[in-house]
This record gives sequence, C-alpha cells and structure tokens, in this order.
Amino acid sequence: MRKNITLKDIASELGVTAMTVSKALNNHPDISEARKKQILEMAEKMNYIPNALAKNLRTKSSSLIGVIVADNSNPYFANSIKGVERVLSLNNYHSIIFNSNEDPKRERMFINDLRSLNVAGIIMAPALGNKQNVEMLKGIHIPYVLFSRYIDEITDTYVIADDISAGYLATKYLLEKKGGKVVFINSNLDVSTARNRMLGYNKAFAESGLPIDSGLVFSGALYISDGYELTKKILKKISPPFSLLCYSDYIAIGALQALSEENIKIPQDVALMGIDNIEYSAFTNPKLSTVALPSMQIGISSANLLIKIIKSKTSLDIKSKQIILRPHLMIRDST
Amino acid sequence: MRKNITLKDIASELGVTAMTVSKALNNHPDISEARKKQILEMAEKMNYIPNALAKNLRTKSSSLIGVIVADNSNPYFANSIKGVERVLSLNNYHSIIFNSNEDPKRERMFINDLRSLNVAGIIMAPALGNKQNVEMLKGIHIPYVLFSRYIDEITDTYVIADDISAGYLATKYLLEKKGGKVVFINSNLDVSTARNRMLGYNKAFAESGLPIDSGLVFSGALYISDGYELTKKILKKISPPFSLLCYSDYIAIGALQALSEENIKIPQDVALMGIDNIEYSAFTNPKLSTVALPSMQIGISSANLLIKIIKSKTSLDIKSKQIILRPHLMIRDST
DNA sequence: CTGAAAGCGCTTACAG
DNA sequence: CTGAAAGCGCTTACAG
Repeated sequence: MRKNITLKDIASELGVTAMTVSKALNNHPDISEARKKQILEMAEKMNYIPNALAKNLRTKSSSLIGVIVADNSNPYFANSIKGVERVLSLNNYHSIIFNSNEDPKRERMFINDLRSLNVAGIIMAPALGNKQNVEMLKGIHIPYVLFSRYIDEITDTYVIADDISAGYLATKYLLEKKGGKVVFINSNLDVSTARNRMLGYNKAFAESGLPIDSGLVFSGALYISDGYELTKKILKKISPPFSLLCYSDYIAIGALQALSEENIKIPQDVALMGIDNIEYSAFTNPKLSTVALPSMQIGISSANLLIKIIKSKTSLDIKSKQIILRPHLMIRDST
Repeated sequence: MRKNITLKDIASELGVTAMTVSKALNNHPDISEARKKQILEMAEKMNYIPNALAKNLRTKSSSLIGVIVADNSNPYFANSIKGVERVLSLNNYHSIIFNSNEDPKRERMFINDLRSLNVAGIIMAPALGNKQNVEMLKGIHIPYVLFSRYIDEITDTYVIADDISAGYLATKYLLEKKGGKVVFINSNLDVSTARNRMLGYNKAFAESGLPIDSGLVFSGALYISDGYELTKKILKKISPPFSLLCYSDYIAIGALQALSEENIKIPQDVALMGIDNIEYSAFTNPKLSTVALPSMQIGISSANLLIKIIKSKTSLDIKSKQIILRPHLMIRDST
C-alpha cells in the first residue's frame, strides 16, 4: 500500500511545522488567514486524508459506534439499522455492525471488541433476555442505547415501540370485529417485546370482560416457518372461525401460507393479523392487516439519543433516556 | 468515562515494563513461561482490554473493513451483508456499514472516511454505473472487492452471480413452457446486473429462433411499487396470456399484487417469474417461481476473497479475483 | 529473557 | 501568529 500523506509531509512542503498545519486544518483561531489558505490548498493538492486513528488516540474521542442486532437480514432490524446508519453518517459517526444471532456469548465478545476499538457508544438489541451484558455496559460507562427491546424496564436506556399497546390494539380490534376466539402465536417470552405484546393481549381481554382461554396462546415462534407449522397444527386443533394474531408480520406470512394451503377463507373463516408492518405486508394476498411499528424511527431515535448522551457533559435524567414510540392499527384485507 | 487499563498499568503493578507485558500478551517467544503466566493472570484480573487503535497506528494494520451498499434493508443486500459479517467477524475483522442510496457522491465521501479510518479493505456494491470511485479505489491501492455488480468486467475485482445465466435460464424456461410472449420488467440499465439479465433474455430468444418484440421490455424498475404500477400499465396494453419476467423477486411481488387485483389467473393467464429467491417468495400466493441467486454466498465469498487479497504479499492474478457464482431455477407455482 | 529508546500521526498546553 | 516538547497506547528493532 502506498504511503499516506501526513501533516508532516504538508508541513515540510511548505517550510512550516506539523502543528501549524494541524491548526490550519482544524480551523484553530491562532493562525493567519494567508497561512491557512496556503495550507488548505496544499492539503487539497496533495490529496491529504487525515488519520482518524491517530486523532482518536490522541484526543480519546472516536467516530465509531457499535451496532449489535440479532440478525441484520430480519426486515424489522434491517429497517432499524437503516435509520441508525442514516443519522450516524449524517453526524459523521460510523456504524460497526454485528449479528449476535441471539447468542449472549457472541454479544459479550463483540462488546469487548468495541471497547478495544474505543467506540464512542453502542446501540444494541440485547440478545434473548441476557442481563449480564447490559450490566457490563453500564459498569464500564460506555454510552449505550438499547433498541427495540429492553432488559430492565426501570433502569435501562432504550428506544422501543409500545408493545403493550401493539398487542392491545390488535386484540381489541379482533375482539370487537370477530369475537372472543383470538388465537395468538407469540415469540420467545425471554424478549420484552413478546412479554409486553402478551400483556396487551390480556389487557384487551380483561377490558372486554371475555374469558381468556390459555389454550389459544402459543409461544416461541421465531421464523416464518414457525408461523407456517404452528398454523397447520392449530388448524387441526381449533376449528374456524377464529382470529389469528401473530407476533410479527414475518410470522404472519408463514401463517398466511398455511391458511391458503388449507383453503381457509380470509378473513371470513380466519381473520389474520400481524405486528410490524414490514413492506411485504402491503403486497400479500389478501393484504395483511397489522399494527404498524415505527421500525425505522426506532433506529433514528436510538441514534439521536445516543449522540445526545455522548455529547452531554452531565448525566441525563433516566426518564429522558427512555423513549417509547406509539404503534397504530393498519387495517387491510385480512381481518 | 473511566480510564482504561493500559499495558503500563499492568506493568507497574508487576514491577516490569510495558514491553514485557506486550510480549506476554502477544505470545512472543522471548519470554519465560512463568512471567507470561503471571502477566496473563494480572491482565485478566485487571480486566485489560487492548487499545486496538494504538495497535493499528503502530503496526499500520487494521481490523476494520468498509462495506458500502445501496440500501441495507433491501433483502438481497441484507442477505449479502449477513454473509459478509459472518466471515469477517469469524476472522476478527469488523464491518463498517454505509448506505450509498445509489449516490456516487455519498459513496465517494464514505470511501474517504474509510481511508481516514485506515481500513484494511473495502467491500462494495458500486452505486449506479459510477466509474470514478472504483478507479479511485484502484488508484489508492486499498484492497477492495466489488460485490453483486461490477463496473469494468475485465479489470475489476468482484464476486457476482452469473446474471446472463439468470436471465437466460428464466427466459428459456418461459419460452419453452409458455411460448414467445415474454414480457420483461427490468431494472436500471446502468447496473451490470440489469444489462446482463437483458443479455440472457436476448440469448434465450436467439437460441429459440423466435423473434424479440422490443415492445415487451420495460426498464427502470427499482421498487416494489414500480413492479405494481408497470404491471397495471402492461395489462392495459398487452392482453394475456403472456409470461412476465421481473428483474427481481422484490419487483415480482409488486407485479403479483397487480395481477391479483385484476383477477388474472396465475400461471394460466400470466406466468410470473422473479429473480433472486428472497425468503418471501416461498410464501406468496401462488408461490413465486424464480431464479435463485446465492445472495448470502456472494457476501461470504466477497469477504473471503478480500481477506485473501489483504493477506497475500504478492498481487494475485486478476482471474482469481473475479468470482462468478451460478444461479439455478427454482420453479414453484406461478409459472 | 528483560528493558531503554524510538516512532506510528496526531493535538494540547505552553513559550516566545 | 508560529514552534518545540510531550504524550495518547502500543510494538519493533536493538542492547545487554
């Protein structure tokens, strides 16, 4: 690799010292306009690229931000990452991305990598119910924001959707429209999102006065295929008409496929509803009703919050470090 | 932020010097087993995290790799990124991600950011037909791999799918199964993938002896909504039965929605085919036939190739730096 | 086997 | 307004 141009190279070209060049390049007041102009032009001409690592080492600052998710190809995370990347690059930060695959050991390893790289902060969706790594983050005083999920509702810093509302809005709508038989395919209850959507489900039932049948609730769905297989199983045990609420649109697409294969009429026999509002949901057949979560906005807010934390000299009130974004119903043709 | 533990801290704790500690930590041979053990234990106890920036600065190496795509939330790129991240993190590299939004100016800015961070290499899907930035990459001798697309077929380093084959396999299949009326909704012809899929389309026609009707080819589709709207337009001009080949599954999902709304029977009236084989394609109704491209494998191979280039002392033969992966037909229910 | 010296490229006080 | 000195945390020759 060709040798990079350094401050020294520019300096010797101009017969000044490196610090004078540094000052010119950093808009330091202690420098004459003529010198500054001369130096800037030479830097331009020599195609100077500052060495950010050296700068970081010296100033103990950093433009690097770690972003840890379970899986960047999950459309929900993909959207959030897009929001994060947009805000960070706009503010001259750089996103280092890791997929934890929901494995706390990998997550821990990545956090140590990020410490080693001296990152300015970390944005992460903590792996399934793993408490220790978030504790570690707090312990080492690296600015961090959890996104999409939290571990400790009271003490963590996070940006999430109001998952209780999401579960509540969906269930309430289905109860009113289709009655009390609301089957719920939920995700892994180790995740705060799944627990809270369940709470919302229960709340809607409580409000309606209708009894909850725990035999209608299924947990642990993670992939499209789980939605597909669980729905097939459900159809053998529970006879239509009923409503089917899924933890995510992703899961609901699997359910949709199973329902189609069994020639179930949607929404007449089974009213199907997802949560998330991923792009594909508007293009399924029938179009999927869902609860829209602001996935990109969660990324945007997380990045903005992290930057605010990094830049604030005094520590912020915990309340201002917990952002909960509101979901809304998106009724299409499947309910 | 709390002060980090340094080599010096460990050294003074043990009454040795920093270089001795450095040697112990780096498995240098010039050190007694007893000292090494003692130092390793102390480092562990003090929870030492090496400063990668200082190391990089000194050794002029780097664990950072830049990854530039148009949009990380595009399912095709999302999969490739997943492959890249997997290989890089396995090899102790770190992925810095940028979305160019197909804007060459942003791309250029990001490349300069990456130079500034002294990255070990760059993996990128070059923005729409932009030649200059790749030329710059070559000029500054940073190891790079283009993925999914190339700019200059002969001289670039890249990992791509065989897009000519993809277009050819799809068109040939449709010609044989449904005859010569194959409508093609293509993407922006500034991208090598679109140009090559078009070549494959032409090749299949040439082979079949059937005449090409240029009125059947539509270019420039980028989003799901383009697939939807173009299909609506096409249905007004061209009467079924015909085949409809789409540049991507993503586009095909938009087309599928338009066809469903118009009550077109698939595949009887319109045989629909995509390219990519994204996860959703197996769950549409009817299930989408497509040409499967190894999107994750492209990411994996790109990362492996880049690492190979970084580690090789002598420059590699250009042929070994151009990897073309084979697509295959995935026939489901829409054709 | 251990240490003193130098330097990666930068910036921060401090002199003059 | 400009420069000499020191140091961020690390590693690489080189002595001993």
